[in-house]
Amino acid sequence: MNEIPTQYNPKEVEDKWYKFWEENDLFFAKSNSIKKPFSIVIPPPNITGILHMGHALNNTIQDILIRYYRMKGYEALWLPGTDHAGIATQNVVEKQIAKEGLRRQDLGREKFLERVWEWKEKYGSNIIKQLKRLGASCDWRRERFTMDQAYSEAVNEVFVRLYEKGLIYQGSYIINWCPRCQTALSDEEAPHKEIEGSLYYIRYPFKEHPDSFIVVATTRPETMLGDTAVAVHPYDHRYKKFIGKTLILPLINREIKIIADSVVDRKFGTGAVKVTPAHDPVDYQLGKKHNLEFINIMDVSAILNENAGKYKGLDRFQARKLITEDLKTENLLEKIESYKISVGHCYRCNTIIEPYLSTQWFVKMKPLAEPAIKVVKEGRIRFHPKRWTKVYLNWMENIKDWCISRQIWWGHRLPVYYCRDCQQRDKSQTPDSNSQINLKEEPGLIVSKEKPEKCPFCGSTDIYQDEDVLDTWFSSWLWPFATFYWPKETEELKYFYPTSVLVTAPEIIFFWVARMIMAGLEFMGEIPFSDVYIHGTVRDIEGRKMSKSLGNIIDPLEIIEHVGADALRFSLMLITACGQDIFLSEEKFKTGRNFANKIWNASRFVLMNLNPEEVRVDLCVFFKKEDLSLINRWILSRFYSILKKITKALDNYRFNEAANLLYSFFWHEFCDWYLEITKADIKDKHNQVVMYKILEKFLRILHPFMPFITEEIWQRLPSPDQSIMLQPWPHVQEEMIDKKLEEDVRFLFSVITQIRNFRSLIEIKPEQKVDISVYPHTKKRLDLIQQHSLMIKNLAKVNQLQILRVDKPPRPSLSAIVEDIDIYLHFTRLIDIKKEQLRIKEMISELSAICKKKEQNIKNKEFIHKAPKEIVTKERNEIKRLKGEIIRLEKIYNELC
RNA sequence: GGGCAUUUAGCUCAGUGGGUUAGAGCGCGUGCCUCACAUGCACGAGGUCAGAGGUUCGAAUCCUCUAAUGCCCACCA
Repeated sequence: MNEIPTQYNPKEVEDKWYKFWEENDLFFAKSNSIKKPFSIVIPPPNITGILHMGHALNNTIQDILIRYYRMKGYEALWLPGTDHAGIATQNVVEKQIAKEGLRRQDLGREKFLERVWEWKEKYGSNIIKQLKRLGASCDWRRERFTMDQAYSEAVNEVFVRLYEKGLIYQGSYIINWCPRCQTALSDEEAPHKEIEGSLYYIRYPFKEHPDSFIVVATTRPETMLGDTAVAVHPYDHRYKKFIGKTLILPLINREIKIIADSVVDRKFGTGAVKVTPAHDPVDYQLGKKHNLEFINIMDVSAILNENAGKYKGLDRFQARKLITEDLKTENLLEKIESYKISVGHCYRCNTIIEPYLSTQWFVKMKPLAEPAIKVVKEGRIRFHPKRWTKVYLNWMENIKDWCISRQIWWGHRLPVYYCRDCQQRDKSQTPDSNSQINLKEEPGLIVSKEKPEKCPFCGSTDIYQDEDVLDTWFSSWLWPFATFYWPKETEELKYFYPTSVLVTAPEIIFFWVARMIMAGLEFMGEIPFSDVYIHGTVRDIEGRKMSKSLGNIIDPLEIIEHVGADALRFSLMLITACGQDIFLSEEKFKTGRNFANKIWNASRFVLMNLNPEEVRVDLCVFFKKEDLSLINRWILSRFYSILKKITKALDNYRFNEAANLLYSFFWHEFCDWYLEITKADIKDKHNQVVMYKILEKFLRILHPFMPFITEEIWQRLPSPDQSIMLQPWPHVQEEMIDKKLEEDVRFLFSVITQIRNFRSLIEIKPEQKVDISVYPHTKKRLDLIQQHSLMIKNLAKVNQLQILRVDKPPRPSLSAIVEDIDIYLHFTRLIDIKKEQLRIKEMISELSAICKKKEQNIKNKEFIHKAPKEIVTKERNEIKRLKGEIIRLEKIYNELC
């Protein structure tokens, strides 16, 4: 065994075992098993993704659950896959072809999509490779992609079903428009962020009295070009008399009316609001209600169009500037106030969203939400931690319709077709209205899974498909069942659906979790999973999200490179308190690395001191048959106590608790106490068996957390039984748990600690013999010491102490000395107390003097020299430390008196 | 504006139905390369558990209020 290196080297180990597991097909889950199923579907990472800490955390948790349940005897399936990530992927490929000086329009749709597929083939599985390095035990045979043929069929099926049920409709509304990506976005894809803006107060003159005016306030002055009214509150006494009057829209000189509506807040701005129905969602509602004209002033890039008069061709922000100036020169700008506004940003490119009127497809959400609310309220789906339930319910109860069409190319094309002949006919019947926007549904519209041969309305064969694609999430929300080939009723669908638990991040509760619940209930008639574990967000040490632009990314692959996947996984689990955000720094991975090394060396020690023939026994039989020493019974009891706790912790998704238990048990109980004590009598058969059995069982319960190192050591055991992955999770042996014994031993340890304390209090020369005192308060405990005097003696020996005799607590006489014991309790210490007192006193006064001096120094530095905070704090800590030292010495002094 | 969370050692955080002396890791100090491990061992210093009030024999823990910080949601132009 000496050839085993003293330092654990994950690099030599991890790839080897991952290959071994894959080659032996150990991740595969059968769909015709007699075992109980346990299934998790992976939150499919984007094909453009690279593994970041969030993935590492998310997938470590899933892997722990899967490995744990696999060992517990379930048919555990972890179904992997990737998401086509519409906008993200398109953006990446657009950037790539931009290097060749091309835009996607230059290539055309078909050629461009070819390029995307090429890109996907080449880079799309990077993230999968990275997951493997993490140790993810996914069933790779079942890997899915959201644009697989079968998956796309499911998407079409769903679209058609919802359309036929009247839950999908087409309509013109104000949607979030990203002028850079040139597509519509759902509300969830356009998060609001606060930015520094201004509130512009603009004068709108009356038609009748051009010298007087109404002042309106706006944050987007350029939208005034599309104004078709000014609204005031019906009971606002300032404006009541003007309702119905006509104003002249400055710069454009169009006549607009003053209307009254109670949505207007009298207290905000001037109490009068300009109404731009085509460029603001609230104004849109007003426009509909009051029958106003909808004037669109921008094109798809947010460049002003011909409706903007002389501002045509300007970008929206240039226009804002110029309009402000023009208003100033005409003396129509009353004032500009700086003002914080909350505006939507594209979640992919961070461009400011333009509320834009266009025809899009929507899903009616209310009918889908109702059953999804019910199952959570009834507790059929549980969130962990619980608090997310409220967040979920709150969102669901206020749900809005979902805009699902996107004006990009990469994605599932809408299964919507149009008949050109029908459209021609329609056009000739209704001449173009004045309005720029066609608010009516398209004529000759056909929704069908396959392209129809001919138009069902007129029989024409001149049919073309809608250009738009579906929102990426419109495919993701089917993930828990479309991955099992729904709508086909496959064996795996029946066996693995509903899945067991979903592990995900809080930011996609709305995007994904909520929608999966709705889809599951609507299409399967059954919840998609019973438990949702929401873990925290990984942040940097200052609490910021990790992002490329901030440059604060800690790359998990780099960490794996340095300390290994096991260390990464374990460190993450140690600091992940249930659902709390994680504040990460590279330092934290040291803990995992050191722990791995500790396991490595402890195992080395055990294996070096083993007689392989002797340890091949059944632990339970051995336990019953043999008369085991206290310390052996103690470690067995401790192991099973800990096992009980860990099992409970894992069942309740308390990963940090489980990790903590594993860590402190192994390090501070098994290594620090058990092995140290056992060392003295390592040749003993009982010790060898127990030591080996504990290690062997510990490896199993550690395996879900640290799969590689546990497999490596497992394979070095005297008789490795295949892979550790195939070992059952140990049963709790209640008969070996003895709480009273645990308490007794804890007391014995405290005695030993006292011996050590004593030694550090007073310096003892190596050869010097001393009597020391321990204070067992009860007869029982004295007995305990006496019974285990040998063990204490051995431990004392490790601490270079020799113990002579022990006695009962102090009594007037020594008449009660118990014979037959070899520890003697005595109150004399072999030192000159007076001398010692003097020495300590001197030290105390010396330290006090230093303290005073330092305190004065700090004051000077702080107030006179204005030293930086860090230096002052450092000095303060130093003083604190010194004061602590003084207190310590004083204690010793008092003890000597 | 609504909701949620956080506040415990110098730092980062645990603390499981209220119950002996409030824990860990890192950092700090002292002594050790003791034949598993210096990625280690032993020992030590360091806490009015944010503040106030309440319930209780007993509160870091339960209740109320206050303060600070962070996150999410919301159409206030």
